[in-house]
Amino acid sequence: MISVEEQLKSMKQQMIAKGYKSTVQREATMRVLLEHERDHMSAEDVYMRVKERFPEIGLATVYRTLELLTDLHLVEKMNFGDGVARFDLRTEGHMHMHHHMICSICGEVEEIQDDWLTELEQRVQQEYGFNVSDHRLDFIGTFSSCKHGDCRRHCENAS
Amino acid sequence: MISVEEQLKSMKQQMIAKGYKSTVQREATMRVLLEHERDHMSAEDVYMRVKERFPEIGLATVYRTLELLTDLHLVEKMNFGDGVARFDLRTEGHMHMHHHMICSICGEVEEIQDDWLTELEQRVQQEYGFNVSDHRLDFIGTFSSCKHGDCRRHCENAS
DNA sequence: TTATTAAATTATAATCATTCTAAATAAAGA
DNA sequence: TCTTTATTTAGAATGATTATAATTTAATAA
Repeated sequence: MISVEEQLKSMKQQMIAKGYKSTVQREATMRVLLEHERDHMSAEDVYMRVKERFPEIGLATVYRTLELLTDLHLVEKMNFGDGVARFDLRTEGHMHMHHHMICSICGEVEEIQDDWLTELEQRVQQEYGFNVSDHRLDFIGTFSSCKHGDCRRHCENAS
Repeated sequence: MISVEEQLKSMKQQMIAKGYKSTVQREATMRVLLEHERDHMSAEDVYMRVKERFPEIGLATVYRTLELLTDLHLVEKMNFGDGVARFDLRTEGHMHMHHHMICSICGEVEEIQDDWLTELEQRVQQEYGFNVSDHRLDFIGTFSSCKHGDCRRHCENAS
């Protein structure tokens, strides 16, 4: 398990290697992403968290940083159907995007870190001549726990 | 192969069965969707097509109709990462959403109509206690044809 | 260390997709 | 046909995201 500090260092190095500058605002934003790795935050969410420690930062800077990190393939910009983009850290050592389970009852998004699609990607190559570089797989449904009343998330649907 | 008229009739019936009214605006919108089944149009795209035949229609009506059709599970609202929602007809007889191949070169979106995920959905159920009702699977990559210069779509990247 | 230069940030305005509002219209059933 | 209620229209409002211009800062070299 790699530490937040090490990951941060690695992200900064990648940023610098591509000719971008390392700034305190970018570092603060990356730190928030690393410390809320599984939260699928919107830009506004990230902004509010960063502001706690760096109150002078502007919303546009957070947007620009998230866009940059997306370009560098360090985070993935996702859209789960509510009106906002959500940002999801790409795990070190996983070349492909992880999968998601989205609960229709509580809205919670959970991750599946394994890559289940290797075979299907070969099939896409063979049957359609399509060369896969990445993928997105979301399952929509319900967690057993939610269906039985003990929702794993604090929300109006939890019993 | 079921005809556009038959599909339209079926869609109208489902609409009426759920207590919604059948209007000329809704029919015109559904007709456009049926006649551009594989185009992944945005609301604005649909609006412009509908306007050709029904110039008085308002943009908000098209939005509302698309939302209604989404609620009825007759179309799927998708987001491919550009700023707009795209609407994709659900094929009659397919309970689950089809898969997509998205080309990084030309941006074209092609469909895979088979359902490749039955086994994985069982696995999600067993390993995570998550009961899948629907899914979304996108492959990002390149068509061999695009990579070799004869892009299948008229765009600036086509040779 | 300081000077230089290009990139980044700030604050704010602008944009653009989408949704809401109030008045007018039309569909479905009695 | 009449009545009721949903739907549509046109335009305003909203809200997420992006662009702008002036200012500041990071990286590099003298």
